[in-house]
Amino acid sequence: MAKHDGPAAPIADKYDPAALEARWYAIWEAEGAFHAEPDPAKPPFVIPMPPPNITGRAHMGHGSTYTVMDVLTRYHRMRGYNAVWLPGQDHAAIATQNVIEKELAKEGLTRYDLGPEKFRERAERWRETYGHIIYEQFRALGFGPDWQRDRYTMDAGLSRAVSKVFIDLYREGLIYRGLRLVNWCPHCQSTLSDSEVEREDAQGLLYFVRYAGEDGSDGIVVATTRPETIFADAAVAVHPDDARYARLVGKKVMRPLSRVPIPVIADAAVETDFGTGALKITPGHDQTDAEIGERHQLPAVSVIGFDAKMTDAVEPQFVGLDRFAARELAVATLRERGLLVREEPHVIAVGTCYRCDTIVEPLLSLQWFVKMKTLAEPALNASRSGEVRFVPTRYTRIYEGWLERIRDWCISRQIWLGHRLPVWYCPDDHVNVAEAKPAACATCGKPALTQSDDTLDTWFSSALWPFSILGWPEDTEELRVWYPTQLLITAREIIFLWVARMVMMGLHFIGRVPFGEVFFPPLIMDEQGRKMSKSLGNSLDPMELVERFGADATRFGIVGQMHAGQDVRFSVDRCEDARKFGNKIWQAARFALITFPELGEGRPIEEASPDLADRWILDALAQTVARVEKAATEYDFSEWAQTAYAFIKNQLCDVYIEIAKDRAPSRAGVLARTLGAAMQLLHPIMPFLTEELWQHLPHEGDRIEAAGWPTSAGMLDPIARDEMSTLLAFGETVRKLRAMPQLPYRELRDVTVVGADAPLLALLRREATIVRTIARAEHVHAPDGKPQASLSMRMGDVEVLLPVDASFVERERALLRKELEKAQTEVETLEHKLGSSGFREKAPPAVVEKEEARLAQLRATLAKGAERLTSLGAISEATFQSPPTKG
RNA sequence: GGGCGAAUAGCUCAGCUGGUAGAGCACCUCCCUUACAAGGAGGGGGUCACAGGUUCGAGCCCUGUUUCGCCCA
Repeated sequence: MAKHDGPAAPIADKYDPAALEARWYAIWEAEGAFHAEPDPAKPPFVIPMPPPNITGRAHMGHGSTYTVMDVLTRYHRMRGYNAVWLPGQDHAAIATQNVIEKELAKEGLTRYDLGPEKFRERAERWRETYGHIIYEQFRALGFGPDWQRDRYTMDAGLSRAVSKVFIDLYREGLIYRGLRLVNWCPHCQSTLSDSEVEREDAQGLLYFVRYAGEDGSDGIVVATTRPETIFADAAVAVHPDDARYARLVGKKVMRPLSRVPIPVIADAAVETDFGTGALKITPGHDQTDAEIGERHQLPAVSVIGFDAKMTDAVEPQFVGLDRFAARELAVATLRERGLLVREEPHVIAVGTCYRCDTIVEPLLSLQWFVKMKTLAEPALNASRSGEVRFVPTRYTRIYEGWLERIRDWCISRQIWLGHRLPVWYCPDDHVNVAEAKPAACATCGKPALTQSDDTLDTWFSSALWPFSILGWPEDTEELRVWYPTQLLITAREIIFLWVARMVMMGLHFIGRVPFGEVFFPPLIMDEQGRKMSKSLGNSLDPMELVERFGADATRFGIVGQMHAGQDVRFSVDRCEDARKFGNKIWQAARFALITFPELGEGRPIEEASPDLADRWILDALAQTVARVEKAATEYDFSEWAQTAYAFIKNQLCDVYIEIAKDRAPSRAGVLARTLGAAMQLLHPIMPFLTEELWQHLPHEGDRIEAAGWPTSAGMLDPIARDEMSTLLAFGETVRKLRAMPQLPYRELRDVTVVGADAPLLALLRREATIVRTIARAEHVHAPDGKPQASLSMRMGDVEVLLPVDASFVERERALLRKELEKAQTEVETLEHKLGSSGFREKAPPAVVEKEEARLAQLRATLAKGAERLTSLGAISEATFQSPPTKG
């Protein structure tokens, strides 16, 4: 008994995606089609959804990555897995904070006017109003995650997971607080982890600055891109083997701008061929310098503040200047004092905030860090042992390489939105780590503790995603049955930011990897092969595609371009083609329903004993099913789409349905089955259209997914395949003959064959109905002689002739000559090949034999062709009384 | 600077362990044939980036070069 009203009846004469897509999505959701419960009796197929930001809008990255998740979830469900796609959203601290701040700015307010509490309330209200827009877009795209299991990184359960992980790691000594050089975003007013800093090349200048000797000598010329940090210079460094500066090492030079003597040191990290080979060392403002500084016990000084302005540790005229203004003033001052030797253009690798694009400033700050080495080791082993696999496999090395060179992770942020650190400071700044506020400081016993204002890096909660959404730290049925999940699909650009961290946390807290396989789908680029980005303005809006072509066509268009392991230059035309293809399928189903009314009665119908065409299409279907299954395992979605497309268009529509037009009304069983199977093969990619048509056609069950996956068992039929391929070749030959311009092809219903053997003649006679359809030939003659005026073409050993008016023969002579020239060239190539002694001696005998056979065949073709040319010449002469061309 | 990927028809791309270069779209010709003109039938089009090498034989294997893209420093 159907739970829903089913499709609109009768079938509309045009394919109209908009209406049917909205209708089916509502039905699926209402009926819980996407919902699953843990079921130890069925093999699970679980995909955790990479949580979109609450501020997010669907882009082509979702269009590709999430479509692939949906396709694979639906596919596995059809194949009998307990398949579930687990959705959720990320609070995206920085992004959300930026959105709210922009909103406030319109009201003339800043976040400081509200304070943290009210700001968070406001963000929560914003989320309630706008946070689910992207989910609505997902629905329009046909995505079917288990909405009943929707989670949010800031909900109570996930927040508990976050603080438990923090507290546990702290107690294990894997989280610590320390004064370190961190990446600081002056706009976001917060730290960033290394992964959140994007490197961009920018055109800048390299300044050559003289550091005079303390003794008044010439000293040394240093090359720098950041003269404004001269105030924080602790030394000048040269390479130990650099003969040019050997005599200066150990001496002192005068720091320009604020004249203070600083030492010249030798360190192997200095590159001798950069600039002058002498570097200024500024441990307070550069990571590499900090490392050198540590080796030489140099002081780290900050001269730039958290607001990116110069602090009061500099000369008075610089105090309070923005860092870039300070650079200009520094250069001008140096020039004035004759200390600027020269400047030259230089490409600088600038670090920018991945969120707001502001240039990041390395600053000394007291922050919280995760000690990564201990966590990275098991994550490395998991990859090496194959417990977690990457597709394409080349990303395994990228993942492992990062873990091998891992650095500690700065997790404290000065963003107001997010999980606050479960850290309580006493008035003496002693640290207390606990879920709830302790009554007194554990160190000094003082009361009146205050919670840290810092929040955790958003990726901290994301790292727990695969198990926190399953209920951890509770011991839930979901966690027991669905962890580890089967597959993670995400963008490869967050392999470090997210994937590696999930593996570490999963192994540490659950003892198992969070997913067995990670698939990085191809990247969608624009038509010129550039990454889609806001700044380039070359992004495509998938919702616009849905509006224009429907969700099914959009999905097919996207997926059809996703070759395994190869990035996509996205072409919108492919979505348009997909819509045409959708119409083609629609019309094919409509034909079946109109021609065979029995099919429209909604129940399975009996199949008559199969004829040749039936056996052939079932054989083709079986091969198609196998190919699609292979493509699915290899994540070759383009192959999947193409295979289904070719089967439906070239075999089902162009041949089988054409033959079916001459069928008795009672012989529609195989047609119904084949159409149904075609819908099933395409359903994961084009869910709406295929559901609608499947409902119209004879079927069992409520929904196409419930019917499972098409079988190919016992359908392979090589005999039918061979016989049909002969008939199709015959049909093609006849069509080619008739395609000659201006031929009155409708009248040419008689075809003659010469040289056909008995089995071929028998086949042509036995399958006269098929021959009539595909060759449009009423009669096939096999006379002893040849008709005079006729066009002819070879089909293997057989010559197929079409008697025509003699005026068409001359044109064929030209075609024939061209064909013979081609054959002649190939004969020469082969003769040369077979004539060379090396080939006969070294090539495998089978290959030699094959080439010999080919040569013999070509020679026969040439001989027969020449003969034919002569006979055509004779006709031509007889008909036109013009001199024959000797062939 | 290091690593990875790509270069094949006008465009987007397939091409498995080496054995006669393929598809879709675009283009040209013919056809409004009652499932579909959002369609059908037929056709033209390639020095497989370049230079060497291995091999009887290279789009495929090896070396180098060029161009483009991505990641890391």
